[in-house]
Amino acid sequence: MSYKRGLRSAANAVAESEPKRLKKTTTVTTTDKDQQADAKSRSTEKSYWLFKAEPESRIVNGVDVKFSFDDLKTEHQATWDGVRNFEARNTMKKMNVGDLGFFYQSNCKIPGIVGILKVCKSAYPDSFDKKHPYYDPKSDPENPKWFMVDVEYVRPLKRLVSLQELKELVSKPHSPLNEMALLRRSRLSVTPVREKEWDFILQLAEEE
DNA sequence: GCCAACGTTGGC
DNA sequence: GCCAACGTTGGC
Repeated sequence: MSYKRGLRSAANAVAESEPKRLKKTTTVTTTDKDQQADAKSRSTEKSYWLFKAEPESRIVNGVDVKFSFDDLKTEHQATWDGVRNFEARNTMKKMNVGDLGFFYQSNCKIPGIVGILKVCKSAYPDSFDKKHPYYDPKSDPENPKWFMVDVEYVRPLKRLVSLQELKELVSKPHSPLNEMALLRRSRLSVTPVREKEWDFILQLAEEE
């Protein structure tokens, strides 16, 4: 079982969410409005995002939160759960199905961007499972505080673009990365990526 | 494993 | 609603 700051496997997600789904049809009316509002706040244009996960084992509340890009490749799909920061949550609510994201690996030997994923399900309430490593007793199923999205594997970058490299580029005048959220808001696990940042980093990774 | 940066909590 | 104390992130 692979929980992650950020996630657990899609297989687990399906198993756990089936009974919950039944409940949802009978109870949740208040969030319908919220969901409409969220959908409205999402852009109709394709957007880009950055998702952080930790590729090395780390135990949180008795659960290993390791999740690497290879894990995503193996599982093909995953729920990006466990985000417990309002700004990151709000970022996730803006995501549309089909949006692309960078997969960034943190807390490891060479932190950096390793691959590309795709949003395949827009924001829906995060797990209320008490055994979830980031279980929040203050989030009420009637009025969920935390949300997650589903993502699927797309492909690796041709090479890793390290945090160190990104930082060096940022320090150059007029760099397209000057305002990149990853660097300016470094503690957020999910951040938006501007189109010019996306293009620049892709080109960097793919050239020669 | 240290610790800077910064988000969150809670007392007042 | 301020802000000190506390907790977390994540690079190093």
